[in-house]
Amino acid sequence: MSPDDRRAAIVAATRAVMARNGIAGTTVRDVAAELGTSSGLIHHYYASMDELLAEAFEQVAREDLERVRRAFAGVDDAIGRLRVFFDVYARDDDQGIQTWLDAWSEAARRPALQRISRRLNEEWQALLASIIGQGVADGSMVCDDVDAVSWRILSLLDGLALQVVAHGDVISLGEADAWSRAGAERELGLPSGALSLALAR
Amino acid sequence: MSPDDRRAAIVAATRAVMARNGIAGTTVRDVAAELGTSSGLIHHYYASMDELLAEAFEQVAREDLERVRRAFAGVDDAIGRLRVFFDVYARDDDQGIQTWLDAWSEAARRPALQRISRRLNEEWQALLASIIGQGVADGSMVCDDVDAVSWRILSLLDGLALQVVAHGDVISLGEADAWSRAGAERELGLPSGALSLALAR
DNA sequence: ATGCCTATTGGACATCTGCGCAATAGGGTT
DNA sequence: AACCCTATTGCGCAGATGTCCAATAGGCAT
Repeated sequence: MSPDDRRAAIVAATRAVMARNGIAGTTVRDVAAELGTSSGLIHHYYASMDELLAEAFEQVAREDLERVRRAFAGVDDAIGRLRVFFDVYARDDDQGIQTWLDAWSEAARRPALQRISRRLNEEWQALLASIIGQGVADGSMVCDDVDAVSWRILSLLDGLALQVVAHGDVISLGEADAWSRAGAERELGLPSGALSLALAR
Repeated sequence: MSPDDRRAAIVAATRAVMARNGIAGTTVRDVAAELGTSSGLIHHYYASMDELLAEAFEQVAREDLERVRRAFAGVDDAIGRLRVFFDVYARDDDQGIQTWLDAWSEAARRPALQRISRRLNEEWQALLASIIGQGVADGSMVCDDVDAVSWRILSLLDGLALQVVAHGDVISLGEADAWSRAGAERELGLPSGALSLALAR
C-alpha cells in the first residue's frame, strides 16, 4: 500500500474508532485493531497521538461543513440556505456532536486539537455570517450586527445540541431543532415558521 | 478527624485538583497528594472515582447556583434579577466553565457525573424560567414559551462561554457577555440595553 | 541474482490508572 | 487496663496507554 493510501486508511480507522468511543477513548491499539495491522505502524506515519486525533477530527468536521455547502446547490436565496443549514445540522448524528464535546473539552490539553477545533468553529460562523450578509443585502433579513448574530445562532445550536447529547432526554432532538430555528427567526426578523424543516412545509 | 470532616476534606482536595487538571485529569493519587494522605483513604470513603468526581463537581456547580440566588437578595423585579443572573454568570472564572466542558464530555462515560450534570443544568434552566415567568406575569417581559426561551438563553450562554474557554480569544469574554445580554433582550421584548451590566448603567 | 530501502511486525518499556487488601495505629468505651 | 472499632497506611495487582525499537519481509533498482 502506498504511503498516501496508508495514511488515509489510518485516518479512516481513527475516525471509525472516534465515532464509537469518543476522542478521549481512542487509543493507538484500537486504531491498529480497526485497521487490522500493528500499533507500530501507526507511529511510523504519525509522530504522536495528538497529531493523529487532530487530523481525524479535522476530516470529520470539515466533511460536515462541506455537506452543508454541497446542500446549497440549487438554493440561492438566503432564507432557503439558512433553512438548509439547519436541516443539515439537525441531521447530524449524536456521535458527531459528542465528538465536538470531546474536542472542546480536550482542547485545553491538546494543542493540535485546539487549533483545528478553533479554526473549524470560525469557519462555521463565517458560513452563517455569509448567509446572513446575503439576506441583509437583499432585504429578506434584518440584522444590524452580522458578526454577533451569527455567533449567537451558532452558540445556540451548539448549546442546545449539547443538552441533547450529554444529558439524554432532558430536551428532545426535535425540541432543540425547533427552538433553534425559532431563535434564528426572531434574531433575523423573520416570520414564525420561515425556517421550519423542509418536510414540515 | 471525624468522618464528616474527612469526607469534606477529600471533596475539597478533589475540587482543588479538578480546578488545576480538569475532571478527566483528576486521579486518586493526585487527590491523595493534595490532601497529604494515602490513596487507600480515598477509597475508604468513596467507593469509586466516578462517585467522588460527581460529588466534587456537584459542589462546585451548586455553589455557582447559590451565588446567583444570594445575589437576588434585595432585587425583586424580574428585569433586575435577570441582570444579576448575567452579572454572576459573567463573573465566572475560566476554570469553572472548563469544568462544565469536561462534565458534558465525560457524561457519556461516567453515569454518576451525567446525573449530576443533568440535574444542575435543569436547575439553571428552572431558575431562568422562574425569573421569566415573573416578568411575564407583571408585564415587564413578553414571552409566549417560557420553557423554550429559558433553554435558549441558557444554551446561548453556554455556547458563547464555550468559545471563550475552549478557543481562547476567538471571541472575548466581553463580547460573549454583551452578546448574550443582547440576545436575551431580544427574546423577551426588552429595549436594547435593559440588561446591560450594572457597572455600565 | 544482488543489494538497498522502507513498510510492517510484534513486543518491550516505563508509566499511569482505579481498586483492593493485609497490617497498623490510635482513640473511645467498658 | 483491656478491648474493639475504624481511620489510615502502604503496597500490590491487573490492566491500559503512548512511545520506541530491533527484526523481518517484500518490492524495486541495479
